[in-house]
Amino acid sequence: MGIVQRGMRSILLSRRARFVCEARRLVCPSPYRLLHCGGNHQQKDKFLITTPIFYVNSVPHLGHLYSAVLADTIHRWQQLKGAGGSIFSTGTDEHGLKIQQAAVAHGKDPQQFCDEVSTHFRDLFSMSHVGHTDFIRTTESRHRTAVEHFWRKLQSAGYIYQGKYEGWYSTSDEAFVPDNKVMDSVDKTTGKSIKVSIETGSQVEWMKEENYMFRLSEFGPRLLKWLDSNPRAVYPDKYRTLVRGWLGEGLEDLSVSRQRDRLPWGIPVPDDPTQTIYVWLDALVNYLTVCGYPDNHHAHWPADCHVVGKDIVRFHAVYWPAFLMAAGLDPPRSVVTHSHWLMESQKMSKSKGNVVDPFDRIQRYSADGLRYFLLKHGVLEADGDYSDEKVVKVLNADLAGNIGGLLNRCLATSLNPTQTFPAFSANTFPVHPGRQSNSLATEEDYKLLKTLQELPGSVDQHYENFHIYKVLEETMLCVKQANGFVHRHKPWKLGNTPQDQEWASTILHVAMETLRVSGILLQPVMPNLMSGLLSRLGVEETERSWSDAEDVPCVKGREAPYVGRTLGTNRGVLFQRLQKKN
RNA sequence: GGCGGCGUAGCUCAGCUGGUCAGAGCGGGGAUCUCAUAAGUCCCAGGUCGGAGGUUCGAGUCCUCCCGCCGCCA
Repeated sequence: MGIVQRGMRSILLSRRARFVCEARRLVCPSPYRLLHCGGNHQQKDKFLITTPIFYVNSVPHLGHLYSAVLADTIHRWQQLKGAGGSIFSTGTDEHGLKIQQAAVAHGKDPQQFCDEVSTHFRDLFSMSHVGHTDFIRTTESRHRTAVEHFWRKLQSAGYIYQGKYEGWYSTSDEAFVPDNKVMDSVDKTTGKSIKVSIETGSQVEWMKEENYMFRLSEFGPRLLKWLDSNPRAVYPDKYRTLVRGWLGEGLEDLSVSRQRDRLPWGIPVPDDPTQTIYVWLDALVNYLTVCGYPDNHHAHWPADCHVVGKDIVRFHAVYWPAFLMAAGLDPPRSVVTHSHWLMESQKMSKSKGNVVDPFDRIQRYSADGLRYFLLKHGVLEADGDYSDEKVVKVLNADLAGNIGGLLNRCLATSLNPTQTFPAFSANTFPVHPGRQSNSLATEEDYKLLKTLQELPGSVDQHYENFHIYKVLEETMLCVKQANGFVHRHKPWKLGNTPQDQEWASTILHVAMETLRVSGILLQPVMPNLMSGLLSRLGVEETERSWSDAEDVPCVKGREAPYVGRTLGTNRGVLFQRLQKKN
């Protein structure tokens, strides 16, 4: 099942937009048009989404988790819609001087050190229900093979040349620093005058060496074309504008290697053991490695979506597409950039002691709870503001109260003595409002059904736009309307006449349909919680796809196949109300 | 200093292409209910739409200047 099959709902396809690729007459999603349709390779037909690979010099933090959760949510959404064979990759970037130094400081071999810290990332993602299909580490041999091949590709195409660099270099940042970003300072230990990077404060020293350069300066026009021909190339617009500004200022060639005697922990330049490949080039190629580069990547490449934090957008939206173009490959279809998380309006920092520990918060609020908060309060464009008070409030209102309350209401034996999925009566609630003697439904009730019917379409659009907070707001509002519907008709007050029983059953049916549809649509955000909810409703595993959410039988005058089915046996609250802490 | 983005209720946002000078969710206050997780339902308060000018019959929405925040470049 892939993108291009006729009749299939294609990946990332909005309802209204279809675009036919002229070269091959393929149906492609409108936001992600193929830039280069020619060639004799297999065409891409499988979805690829990635997070960055995370540096293992430190334990994972909330920002890492947010990247992973965002990517996971979009990946799950795609899977709900039928994207088979997709790749969602994440992993760890394990090369570089800082890694080597951190290992030495811990009295460990670098490889051993990386093994341990990488496990922390794995653990966090596992605990957070991040369903990556691949966890790559840059120390893997498949990655080295990919990087070496990629390097040779760039070299043989003439985009790498040997150059001499003379200027300031920061060892701790592993970066060359331009003159204008250097300032005078004093070494506090020795009192001697030194120079430091204005940006990071690290000491820099004058350095002259030979290394390899990449002809980045030649790619400005092509990068601009990529950016301007695809509104999603860099998304949202705030970052696209930022990148266009960089391109407008001109690009300088990029140093892509370091002398090996200074940076031994990395991949050697092929055929030149005196140089090590620059860690960012090394790291970025991971996105190809996970696809099977250099020989088996065609089904997944180009990437549909790289999810990245705003601090690394330059690497992903300037260097990476340029590298790819130089290697004769398509750039990514979309680089989705998100902002950071503050702690009560302040930047998180170890020195302030206000860093949020995601492991701790998962313990407190559950993984799905933390995911819900991050996705409800996070917006791509703006820094999120974390606060435990906010977490507790939103989880109590939405999960414990709204959706959890409706679920328990519907499943309680007092309203649902048979503990089965109740029937819908078209007598009491006709498909169309109008004169019908037995109809008990009001105009407000028809509005609810209409909202429920339209929910999958609008939510689909919101997912596509990464407006997860709108997904949540709109879905929770629909659930609230269902609570109001139940309250309005008070089935607990109805009598024992056949008509009353029919109507009571219908009321419960609609409420539970709202839960079923909402539960399906919210699986990407809260996989475990919604799985539990759907199981309690008696929804089979095979009935939880996007098309099942789109299909509300009672609206169409059909009986639902699950009517009469025994409900799940799990009892208790869906989401335990949280107490305010501290 | 130059360029770019932003500034709408306590919080998060909608209000895009000028037209009932303003909405939603959450939070807050009040009332009510007790089928259900002390859940639900109803009502209310909260806004100089950063400030000052301008264009227009009419501006949150367009223009100018200023203030503040963020980012990039120098």
